[in-house]
Amino acid sequence: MLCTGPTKTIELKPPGNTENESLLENLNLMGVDVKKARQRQPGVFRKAFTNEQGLAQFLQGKGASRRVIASIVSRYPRAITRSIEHLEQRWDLWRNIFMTDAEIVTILDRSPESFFRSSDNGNLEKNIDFLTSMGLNTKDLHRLLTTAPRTFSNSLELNRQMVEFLEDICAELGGTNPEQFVKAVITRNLYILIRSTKRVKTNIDILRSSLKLSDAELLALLQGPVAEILDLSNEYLKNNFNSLQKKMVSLGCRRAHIKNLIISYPMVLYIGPSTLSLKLDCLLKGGITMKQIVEKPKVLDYSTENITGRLEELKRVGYDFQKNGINILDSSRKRHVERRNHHSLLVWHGRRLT
DNA sequence: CGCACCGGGTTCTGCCATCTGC
DNA sequence: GCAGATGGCAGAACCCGGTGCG
Repeated sequence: MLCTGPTKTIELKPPGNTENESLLENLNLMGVDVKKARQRQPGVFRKAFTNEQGLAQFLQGKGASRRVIASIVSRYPRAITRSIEHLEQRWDLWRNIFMTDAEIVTILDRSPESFFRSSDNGNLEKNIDFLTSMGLNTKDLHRLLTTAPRTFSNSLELNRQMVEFLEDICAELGGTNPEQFVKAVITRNLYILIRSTKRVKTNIDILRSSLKLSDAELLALLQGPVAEILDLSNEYLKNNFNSLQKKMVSLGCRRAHIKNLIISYPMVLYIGPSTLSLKLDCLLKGGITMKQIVEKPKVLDYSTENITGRLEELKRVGYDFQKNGINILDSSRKRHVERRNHHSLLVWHGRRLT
């Protein structure tokens, strides 16, 4: 069976208060940043028995480099208290979702805590079952574990609370398919399950009140792109909303336009006040109107640097935004260059003919 | 072909606070 | 009182291209 209880307990014996000499030696040999590790989890260093060599061998067998192993132990020392059986079991559970060991090693290098923080493999297995039962398929789970690995170390109870909270929201807003709603929100925002219900709830309230949305409107929006901003910190969302509103009012926009912008392009609230201000100014200076931006907010997706460069190039070839619109700014580099070249060609022919 | 619409990829971890069980 | 387990927080965008329509 894959699932037995927590890790086999490892003997706790602090002989005086001295640290385990061979442990220190092993860690140094492994290239671990002992100072950092000790600062992080001092308890680990007072244990009589640890499994650093077993862990190292195990990870090496999975293709992890010496450097990666050292980095993992430096950042999450408790990893060395896990037994081989525990590690194998947990690895196998992750392998239900990942195709290769290499993928897992990448995640461990990125976030060792996600893999090692919990010793409860049973809980991990239950989480996988739970998420599957919600209608998330293998591909969804793969994206989820890759993007927000901590989700799988949450207690089943915590994940269940968030799911129930979202189902309740759906029902409150008059939705008829809570399961589908939750699935939509989670696949739209993979970080939801590692946020507190308090944070998500507050953000929903902020959006509802600041945009004066009806239940039906809110219900529809939450399943769309708005889901992407639900995990922002509450203060950040509020600040960004306020500064966006202030900026747009100062540019002569009406409230309705601000609402439209946010509804059609919620990610605008993800952009910090200074970046956003810079970006808008840059567009306006380039001869684009606020009205055009509100109608085609996706231009804001691109970096100020990128936009600046495009504006310069387009100015050089005499592109007229009032006549031709701003679609040309809202496209991938490849498409943009194609279209710009095409446009120059047309202009050139036009001149020759007149 | 030009365009609108849409969704996906990237990386979002590392620290502190609190509880729980021994 | 200790260490382990778990919850929660702050931080802060940009880019690409498939598909399908007219």
